[in-house]
Amino acid sequence: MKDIARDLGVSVITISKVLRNHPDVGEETRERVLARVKELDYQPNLAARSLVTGRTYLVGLVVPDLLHPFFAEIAKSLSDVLRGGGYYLIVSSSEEDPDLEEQEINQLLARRLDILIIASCRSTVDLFFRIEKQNTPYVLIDRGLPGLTANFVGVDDEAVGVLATKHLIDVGCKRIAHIRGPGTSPGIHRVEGYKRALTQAGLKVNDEYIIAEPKGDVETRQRGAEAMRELLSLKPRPDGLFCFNDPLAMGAMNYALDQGLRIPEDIAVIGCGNLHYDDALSVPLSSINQHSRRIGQEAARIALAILNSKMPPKVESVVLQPELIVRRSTQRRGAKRTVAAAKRA
Amino acid sequence: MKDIARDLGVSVITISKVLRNHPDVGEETRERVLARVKELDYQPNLAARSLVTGRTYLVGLVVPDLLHPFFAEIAKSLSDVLRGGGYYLIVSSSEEDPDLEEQEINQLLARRLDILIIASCRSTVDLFFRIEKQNTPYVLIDRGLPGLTANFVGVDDEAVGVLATKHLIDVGCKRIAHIRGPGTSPGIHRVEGYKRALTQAGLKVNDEYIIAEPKGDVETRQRGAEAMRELLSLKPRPDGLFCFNDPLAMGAMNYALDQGLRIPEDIAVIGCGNLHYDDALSVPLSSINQHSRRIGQEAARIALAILNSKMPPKVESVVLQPELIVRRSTQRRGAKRTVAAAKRA
DNA sequence: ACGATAATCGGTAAAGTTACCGATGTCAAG
DNA sequence: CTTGACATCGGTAACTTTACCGATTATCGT
Repeated sequence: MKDIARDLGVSVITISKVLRNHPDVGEETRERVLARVKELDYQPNLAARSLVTGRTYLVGLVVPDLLHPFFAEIAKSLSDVLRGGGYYLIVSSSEEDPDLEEQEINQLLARRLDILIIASCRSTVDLFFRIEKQNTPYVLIDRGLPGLTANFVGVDDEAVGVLATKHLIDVGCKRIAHIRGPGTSPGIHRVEGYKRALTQAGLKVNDEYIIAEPKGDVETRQRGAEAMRELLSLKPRPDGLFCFNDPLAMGAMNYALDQGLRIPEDIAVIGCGNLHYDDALSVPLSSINQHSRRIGQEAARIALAILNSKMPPKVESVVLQPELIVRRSTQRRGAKRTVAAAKRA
Repeated sequence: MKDIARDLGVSVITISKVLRNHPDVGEETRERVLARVKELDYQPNLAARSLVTGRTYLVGLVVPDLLHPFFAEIAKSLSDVLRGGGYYLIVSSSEEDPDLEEQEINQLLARRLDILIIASCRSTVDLFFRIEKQNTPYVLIDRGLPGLTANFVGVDDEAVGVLATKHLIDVGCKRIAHIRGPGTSPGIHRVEGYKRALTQAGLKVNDEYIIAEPKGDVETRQRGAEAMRELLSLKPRPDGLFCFNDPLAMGAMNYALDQGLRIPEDIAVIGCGNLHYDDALSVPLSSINQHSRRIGQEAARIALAILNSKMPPKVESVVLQPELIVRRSTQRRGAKRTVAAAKRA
């Protein structure tokens, strides 16, 4: 910058203003500066800028697992939108481990990122108070925490549970089981939705039919199979199964098929997540669309709004409505298919 | 830092040394400093450190698509290893578009990252010379470029082509087709391997049996189906198909199944990538393991070696050997299964 | 007791940028 | 001619940390 200033007979300050599109500079000088900048292929030093402005133009993303397509899709859409605002994304994986998540968040805080976006696997609220004390804004995605009023983007998980369970009831299932997720908000609320749907239909909630999966988004295939083994040993055997996510459902289905059961005739199965390979499975899997791309986009929108406003804007909560996607794994007795399903399957 | 120094009656410089584990400081003072640091929960300002050291402790990763499990797995393992060295990962997606890739790389260069790791979709070399001129080291993954001697980690793609094609020959296929990938090195070399295997077995290379897919890692399902449609219209119809990647193979298989063909009896199919859901497909898909995790780990290892040495070490090239994974989509006439396949399927 | 060596600490300057406010010049209205 | 408004530009200081080297003290062998 000093060199350019000397060459053009202006001050460094003016160069700085041009580089930041500051209005306080004449048209002619601006053009001269830009020309010289291009000539030298000059790029301002962001570290120095950060030092003086206190901003890094970096956004941190903490997810339980980048391999999970749900989070990969969020990361992708988030990154796309943020890039439009000049922000870049640092990703970090917590492996569904609360302690590791805390370490990661501490690291990201030490780096003084401008904002954090977190799909937390923690069940306590203290860490987030610490984040607030450091004046780092943050947005929760997918998973909320009770007792914490924070920016949030996610799907209505109770509606997920209701939608899936009600669908199983609609296709004629009488004994509906559930492989539940971990103790974070989606797991909890989907169980609640499941129970509510059963109760509303006059069916009894049978605790034996609810299998717990403490780590719902990790090592899911085997766990799904084990859960199905447990369920099939029950008497009477369930004739419908709602799984916390699609990989669990895949594991469960494979086990059932190996045992010679027919899906959906003997047991109908529905998952959640609507992964893009659901319709290529041996039995195409009915699922619930969680709108992962929308979640990323909305989170990015909120993040940019916070970053672009002087004062922290009011806390925002975006709750998306889930969508039922019917495929063969729940198609019994000529039950109707949704329009969306017809297109996909 | 100034505050801590005043409190303890030492200089800022000493604090700085303690914080960086510099040996040039007494045991007692070190402990006193660390105690006070912990008390105040003090975190050094990395922007200021960057300004003076010229390092950001950030690594840039540019991939064509984060949703692709192959790249997601690389991102994950890369990130894990780098974190051990105190580095964090900034990810960026090029959507298999060379121009977008150039923009992204420019942005990352402007941020003065310490090193870039790139799975490039470019076919020219000029951009990389520009990177070198900026003195930013980089490591290529998955895709090499002719005429460029750079650090590289990837799989032996010609061996991939040979392995897959030879396997199809072994199970009795006579007319073997190939849905090839884009014009980047994996696409090119896999075709070469495919041709070599055919020639070595005394089979003729039929150009009609080679379908080109310009964007091999994007929108792959439909393209796989379209390619299969083309292939099935040929006379004589191919009885074996080697696909550039697994999603293409899935699209192709689904189309064939819809047309009433049997896999592998009428046409055997093998893909590449060994995605973790390959064995849950309607016909479990034979594939080639590309060792994506290893690729990420090796790339991280090379990156750390470069970052930790004063002078740039010699250019390193790691070429992994692919591994055949046999599943039902190629199991005809009681062909033997590999040990690995037996475990997986 | 002396000098040599090692261990420990600090001073100065520098890294590249921007915030804040003051300075200058231009022009038109009164 | 003065005044004020507006547009344009620059000076000073600050942001926080580290590299480099010089200074001080402690330790030890002779």
